[in-house]
Amino acid sequence: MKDIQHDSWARLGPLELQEGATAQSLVYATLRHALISGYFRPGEEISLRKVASVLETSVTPVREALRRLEGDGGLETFGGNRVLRVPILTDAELIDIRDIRVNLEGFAATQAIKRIGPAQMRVINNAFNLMHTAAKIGDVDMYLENNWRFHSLIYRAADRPILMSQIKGLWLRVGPLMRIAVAAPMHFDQSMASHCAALQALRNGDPDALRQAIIHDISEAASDLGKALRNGVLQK
Amino acid sequence: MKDIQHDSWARLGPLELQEGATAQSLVYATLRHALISGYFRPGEEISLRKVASVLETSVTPVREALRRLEGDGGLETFGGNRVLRVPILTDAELIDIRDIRVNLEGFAATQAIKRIGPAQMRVINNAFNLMHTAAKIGDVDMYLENNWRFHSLIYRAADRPILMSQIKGLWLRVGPLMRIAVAAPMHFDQSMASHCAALQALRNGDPDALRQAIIHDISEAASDLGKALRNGVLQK
DNA sequence: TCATCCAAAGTGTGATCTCACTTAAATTTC
DNA sequence: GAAATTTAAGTGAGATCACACTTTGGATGA
Repeated sequence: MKDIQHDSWARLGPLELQEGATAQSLVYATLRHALISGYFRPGEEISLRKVASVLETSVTPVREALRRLEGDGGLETFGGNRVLRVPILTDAELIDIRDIRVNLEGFAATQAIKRIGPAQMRVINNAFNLMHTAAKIGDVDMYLENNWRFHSLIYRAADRPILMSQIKGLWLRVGPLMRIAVAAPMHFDQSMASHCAALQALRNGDPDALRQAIIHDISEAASDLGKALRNGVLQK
Repeated sequence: MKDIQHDSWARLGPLELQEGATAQSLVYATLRHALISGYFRPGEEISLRKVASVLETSVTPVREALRRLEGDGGLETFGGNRVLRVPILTDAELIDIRDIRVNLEGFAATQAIKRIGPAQMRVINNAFNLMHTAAKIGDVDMYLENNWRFHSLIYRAADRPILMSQIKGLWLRVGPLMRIAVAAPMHFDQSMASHCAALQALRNGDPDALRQAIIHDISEAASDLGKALRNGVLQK
């Protein structure tokens, strides 16, 4: 039986062709954003023709985009039919990702803090404030969006494109799970405490404090997620 | 004018179809191995139809494999014609990759050392010995192959698939440059000194010493590479 | 001799079609 | 009514074709 309640495709529309961009790259960007933002749930199957139909393009660019996402770990093939689906991560993989994030995002944070000027500080502050109000009113979508903005704005300041792409790849993997982690009791408070500490460290220009705050945030989220998954949230 | 001296495709042959493996995945694996092993030189152009012709398959699976490699950073599109070529890394990118490697491979090493048993120790020792004799007789191919074996065998022991894939992705980027780094004066001696220290640390079960040895190896190689590139090795 | 133009070859891109295979539903059979 | 079988629909994989575009080589001109 199909899940009528939750239509993952509702927020996706026809592809807007742009000068100089291939259809494949647009499909990739669209689906990648959808995955990071948690539009799709772990285990959900993604079919070539379905995507091609929703995005109003042929199957060729879709296949290339899906293949690329598979390579990134954002999708996985499943069963003898090689159907693509959003990965269902094991405990070991969650720990794996958490530790890589601790290393890379911690490093990115220390590199970034030297280069953050008042202009960047303003947009980071803005993301923080939006995240704060989102937590207050309980708007999960708004919270997740600005959570990613807050983190990525910091890392972007490190001006290391390859490091940035690696970090993005990790968020692609955890994106579909973020919605679950956020639902944990007290998650908003814990997470915002970490973000607050990070902001303070940024103001003080203290690289190690920033790194610790980021690491704490990642670890807390992973912990909440692990608990939720062990409680069988995904089975429902 | 074509470069007659160096035929990158000589070591590549028709695809050997395997049960359960798609043509696309075989093309990907083949080209990825070729890149890591340094068959192609930085800046070399890779054409869809050329690959399809050499591997004796159609253009469809080749395109998907190349697209995946592009996503991995192993290839890049260049010019208005979107021609694919082996990336020419900038100084900043080299530093970026070096620092990510220091973080990830250092971490992988510390995680691995707890789990390395006598069986793994034997194959690692074997790789070390082969690398040693390769350095003695100056066989670059043999050296590079066993250098990768030595490192990857250690990291594999950490039993973290995602971390492993990230590290592989970094080696994919530096693969085409390894041949240049190895050509630096005294590189073999310096590198083998690091590997020797790593082996000793493995025997002693000393995680921090292992980590330091790995980091030293990576840093030395990056340094040699930087010098060589600044001397304009690639212009020739 | 040099610059300009033009045609031919080569490039990736995207759409379409066939195929082998799997999954799910409907039908038949007992 | 339940189980086994058959049928239909859906899946990804791969080949091929047409297209727009860039690059290149040669011919033509001054």
